[in-house]
Amino acid sequence: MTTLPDRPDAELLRLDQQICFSLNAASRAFGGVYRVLLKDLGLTYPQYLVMLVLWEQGELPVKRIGEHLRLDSGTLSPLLKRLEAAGLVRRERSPEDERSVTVSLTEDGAALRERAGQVPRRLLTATGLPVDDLAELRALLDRVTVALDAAVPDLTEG
Amino acid sequence: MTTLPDRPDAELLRLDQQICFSLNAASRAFGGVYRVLLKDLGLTYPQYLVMLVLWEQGELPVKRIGEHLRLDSGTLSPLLKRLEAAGLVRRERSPEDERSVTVSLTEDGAALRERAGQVPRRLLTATGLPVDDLAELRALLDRVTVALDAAVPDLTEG
DNA sequence: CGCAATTAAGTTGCGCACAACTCAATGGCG
DNA sequence: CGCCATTGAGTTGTGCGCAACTTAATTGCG
Repeated sequence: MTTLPDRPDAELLRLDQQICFSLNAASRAFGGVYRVLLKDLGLTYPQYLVMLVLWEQGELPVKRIGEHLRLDSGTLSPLLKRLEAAGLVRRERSPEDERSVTVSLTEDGAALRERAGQVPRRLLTATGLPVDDLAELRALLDRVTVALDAAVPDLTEG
Repeated sequence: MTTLPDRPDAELLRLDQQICFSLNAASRAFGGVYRVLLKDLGLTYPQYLVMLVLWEQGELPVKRIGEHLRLDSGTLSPLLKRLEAAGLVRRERSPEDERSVTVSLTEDGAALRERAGQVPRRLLTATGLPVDDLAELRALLDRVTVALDAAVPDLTEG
């Protein structure tokens, strides 16, 4: 067990602040850099994430996209509509299951992949961290995410 | 210099995905836990951050709150209005500088601090990480944030 | 002094995240 | 078979984040 050491509440409060402050700040700093990098692609950061999934997977029902990105239809439906309006994706009811909507890339959407090719390298450079540190950061974030997700049900009931 | 090693674009693209995916996921996972923990305080997570600043600093102009949290008036003005409507803060034009609005805690706002006392410990427990790892996570996040902020101007022009 | 530049707060508009809901299609069980 | 619970997508409403803008007060410089 990784129980919390005995520390005064004041210290915990300070640490808590630093963590939530830091995560918030980092998240928004990433957003700011992505906003600049994606500007001439005409994509927002969440739209870019959806495009990444589609570039890798080819075509997917909305449900699957949501599972990859932890987003529900309330977020994805309007976002996909905007991507469709921009001519980057198609949305079609699945013939096998009329409840499902399959999202696929248009020619323009697939072509955008080339223009987005520089984004990852520029982003990694902008972080200023060596690749090893980034890998460690990712590992810590993933561990926290798993633990937090597992904790929510307990907190909701208990 | 921490230059990027020579790696194929495909690998960079994958790493990039993992980092942005991970940060996004972690950020929203934190948000989910905070939402549960703050529910009976009647606060959202950003509102909680503002209250933390006020509990620590006593009273501040909107500008200073924004500097602590990296938020502008476009975000803070409506948020502070909601806190005022909830009876937690007061907003008053500063007599010395009529442009500035001083935000201070009401009695209810100050009293809420006690009820929020359990939040940090419960959150730290929910992360499932020992305090040392959290400190390291925070350090990595802060380094990334500084680097990303510094990179934005270059990206915007160059 | 007087006027232009700057500063603080607020407003507007857009997109995202999420809860709560509707609606239609599907699946399962008596 | 028929009915009801479940599932997938979409809609509505609220709040946050940010860019671009407005307004009013202040500063500073000729």
